[in-house]
Amino acid sequence: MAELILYNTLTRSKEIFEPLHPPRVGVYVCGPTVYGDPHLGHARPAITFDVLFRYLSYLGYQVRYVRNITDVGHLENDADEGHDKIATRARLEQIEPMEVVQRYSDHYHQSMDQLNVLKPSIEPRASGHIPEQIEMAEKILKAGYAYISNGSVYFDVEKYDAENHYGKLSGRILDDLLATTRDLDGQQEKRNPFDFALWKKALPEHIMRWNSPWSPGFPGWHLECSAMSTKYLGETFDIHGGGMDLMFPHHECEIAQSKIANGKDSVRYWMHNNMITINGQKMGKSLGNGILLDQLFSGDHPLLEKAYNPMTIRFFILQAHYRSTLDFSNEALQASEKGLARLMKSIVMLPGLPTGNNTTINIEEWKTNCFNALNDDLNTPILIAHLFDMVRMINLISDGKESITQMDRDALVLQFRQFVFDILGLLEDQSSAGDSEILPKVMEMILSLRQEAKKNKDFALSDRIRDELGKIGISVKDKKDGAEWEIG
RNA sequence: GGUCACAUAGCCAAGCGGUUAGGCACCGGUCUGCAAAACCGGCUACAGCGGUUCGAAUCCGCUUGUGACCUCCA
Repeated sequence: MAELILYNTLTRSKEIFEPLHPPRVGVYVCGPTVYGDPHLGHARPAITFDVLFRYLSYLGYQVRYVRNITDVGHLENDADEGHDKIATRARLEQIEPMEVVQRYSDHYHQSMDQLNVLKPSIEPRASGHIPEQIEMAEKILKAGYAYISNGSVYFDVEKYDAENHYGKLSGRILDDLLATTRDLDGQQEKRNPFDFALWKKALPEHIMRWNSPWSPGFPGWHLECSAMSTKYLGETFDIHGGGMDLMFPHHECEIAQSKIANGKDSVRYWMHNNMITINGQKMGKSLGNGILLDQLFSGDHPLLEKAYNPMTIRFFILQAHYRSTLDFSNEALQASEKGLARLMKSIVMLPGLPTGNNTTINIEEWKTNCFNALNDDLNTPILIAHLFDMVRMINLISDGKESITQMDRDALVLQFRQFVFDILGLLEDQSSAGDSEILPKVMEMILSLRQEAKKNKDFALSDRIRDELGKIGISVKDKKDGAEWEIG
């Protein structure tokens, strides 16, 4: 099998993936800040890296997948009078900050379950790793790349940039950053506006606070990921993922901190998923055009024509490459919904396919095509295109226009299911799974009555049976001999 | 303003120098009492202008348009 190739943001090129310590692979992905309900944007990285996690595991790697929960309220802006999101929300709802954290973490988990996103191996919280973060800040201070100012600790970007390239991930030059930095309000504490906090002294009204050698306060914006990835994956690890919007400054800061604290580069492959857009514009909390996952699932949103099944959302996301923007629309979602239904139907049909003495379709080539797509930087849309090629073949076999041996069919069943369920992480449509044993028998009886009516040319009756069944959600499709039915 | 992306048929979306991407929609046909499903066929596009090449959606340049990042964001 061909090797797995991943696009590394750091080198801006596709590289063959080689783990540092095979068969083990370490993956760190930036998770959500839990101060609000999960929205469509959260689904993209979760699903993208879920597929990576699944595929690496499928390939036989022992993957340790770490996805954090940010539960320390980061300030809204760089100025001292910025607002802590979690504390703000807590004040609004008149509850403890940790209640906010708990509520939205639970909600996030629930939505991820619905999308069939596997749980990460470790899901560390920033608030649970304050000592590690303090320790890391101390290391950086000791190394001389940070300074204390009014109880806060800042990273000295200028000094770092003298020997390293601050901005190498996002392709930025420090001088340019200086030129484009905006208002310097409340930044008197810093030597340079682009310096970032490792530790922030808490203002009196700031509820979330911890003791530190410098002041009662809280860790800086970016430190948690460096501290937790180092703790669980080591000083150097394989893959770090996240949304493209985190590239700068978040990941840039991580690179700098880890380099100084650990004395070496921490991440080997940086992967970034692109954004979901709505009418061509980024879907973002601050833009107020976000759609919550719950709203998608219930259809309760002015922009939604109907409710969409979580698997439709998952399939929709997988039909675009993770590095491309994906434009949301009802039309696109409904196209995915129908396509997914066709794919699922064919999976149900596959095991019962009539078999013959020879196989007239090229299964090996198909399989190779599928793996090539996955190996080419997780090109799920291409994989799905190949899956649909096989759907056509399955239908042709069903129609007797192609044939397959029993051995090939049984192998195909396994392979097809692996692609769809194990790797892409789709779930069988729950609604079509019959939960009653009586229903099929009843249906058999009704349909035989209808068959009789048809035989007697009593089409008024046969149509009435079909129409009435249709009204209660059962569709009937006539075949050459008899008829089949399905719910939905 | 700086940096960087992207512009593909009605819609979504692959494509990484030379063969039909794929899904949805639409239009014919087969099948059927009718329908649905399924199958076969049709629609076959690459923002514009130049350049490189035997050959470009694919490489280079310019133009136009859109977006992202430069502040928290997935």
